[in-house]
Amino acid sequence: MDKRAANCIDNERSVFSTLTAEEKNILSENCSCANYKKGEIIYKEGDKPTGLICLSTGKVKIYKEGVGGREQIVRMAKPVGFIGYRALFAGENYIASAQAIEDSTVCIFDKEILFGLLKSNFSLTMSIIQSLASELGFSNSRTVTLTQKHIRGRLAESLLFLKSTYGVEEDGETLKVYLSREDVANLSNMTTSNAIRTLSSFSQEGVIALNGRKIKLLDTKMLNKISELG
Amino acid sequence: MDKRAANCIDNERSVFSTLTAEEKNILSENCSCANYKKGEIIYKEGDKPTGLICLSTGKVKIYKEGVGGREQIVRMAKPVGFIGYRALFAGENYIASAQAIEDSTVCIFDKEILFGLLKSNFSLTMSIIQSLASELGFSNSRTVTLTQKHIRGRLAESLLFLKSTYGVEEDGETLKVYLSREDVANLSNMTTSNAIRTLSSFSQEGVIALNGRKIKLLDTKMLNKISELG
DNA sequence: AATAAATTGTGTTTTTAAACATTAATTTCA
DNA sequence: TGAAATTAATGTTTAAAAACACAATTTATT
Repeated sequence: MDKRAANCIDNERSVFSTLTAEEKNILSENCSCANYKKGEIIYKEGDKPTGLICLSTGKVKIYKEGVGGREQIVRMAKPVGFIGYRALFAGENYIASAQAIEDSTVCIFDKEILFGLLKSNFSLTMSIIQSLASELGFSNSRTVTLTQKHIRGRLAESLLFLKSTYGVEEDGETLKVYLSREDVANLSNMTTSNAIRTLSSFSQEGVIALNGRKIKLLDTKMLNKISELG
Repeated sequence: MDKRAANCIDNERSVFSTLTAEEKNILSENCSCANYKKGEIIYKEGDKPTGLICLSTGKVKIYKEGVGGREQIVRMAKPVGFIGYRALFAGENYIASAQAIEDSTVCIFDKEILFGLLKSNFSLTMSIIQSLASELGFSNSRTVTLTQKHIRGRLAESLLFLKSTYGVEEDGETLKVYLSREDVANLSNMTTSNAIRTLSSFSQEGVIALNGRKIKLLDTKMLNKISELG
């Protein structure tokens, strides 16, 4: 079996990992895999979903284009996890775009095969429901913080979000994801200038340390405080 | 059968309407109904869901409290439709509160009975998935517009949203929902003063007409233009 | 009906963050 | 390697919306 597909199916983080060998076989025989270089687009707003995309390795940002082309990152995907599954299950075209922020591999599972599997596997279906429901909660919370918190609060929250999503290096401090200042800004609903400015304020205050795109979270308690204060 | 329950189950807008008579019976025998006066709270952020709440009659706003108690309306519910189902299916406590904005009646279906029904009814389960996925798309889009559009754009969008949700009176223009200026503001991510001010600008421009809490959308084309422009 | 309470309306001030402008530092790649 | 392109950094100006203050009106309550 393709290594990338095997990872999407068997990895402990995959909802497919508890399937029977037979079910896994059906999936692996009805999927196609692809590689994306850093910066490449996986799908664009308006495209029609062709199947269920699973991120096998790498990191992907999901973003929407808003007023005047300004982008807002609505989700950061990590392996193993689905991307673009919302549109597939809503029966809609994509309302956001997906771009690899580092070299990534994905597998696309056939839609009909998947739905057939769901029909006979209740717990798999419930785990889809659970994911959608959790993500909806996250999105609602995000709406409120992005609209109500001030710049410092929004940035602090984003940094903590990145930590909880991608984790940290062995030193326990360095974020395991390297974003451009522009991406940090697009995640936090601010201009690039303001992201740069506020990051360097945090750095001067000793809450974080900056080294190019490497960000160390030195004082997560303080970041939490800044985030909660708004 | 209780009139309120019957409506939740049989109404053509209900996902339960296509169930078998037997399934409908099981549901109706395992539900309890309640009435809420305008202004009463149905559940609060942090509460634990006890079952699936269905709005039988009336109108309900779902909102989150943000920085400094400032509230953001994340959804407006209409009959027949579920409220609080996100938390139930995510297996979480409520992350938002629900308040009747006019006299309302609801039915609460037993959680275990419901899950049992889902297990044996794939199309019902898929309609839940579809709802969650659609609402997630709506929420993501909302995040972008609330953060990126300017006040006029946000208000115009909210007015159009209210029209698409609750419709209009026989005159084809008057919104079929009466919100306080504060609620309009909390829906549109702005202060009450700004909601009042911007509504009266729209009124002066002839795009809408105001009569107390009654709002007539006189020029929806223009509202669309204002909304799209940001 | 009288009073209190809540909501609506409007002007003014202040704050925040966007927009703009420019320079410096990195990357990219021809 | 060196020029071009991209990204990062920082100061200044401008615009948007919040905060504040207060008056007017409407709604609820006794």
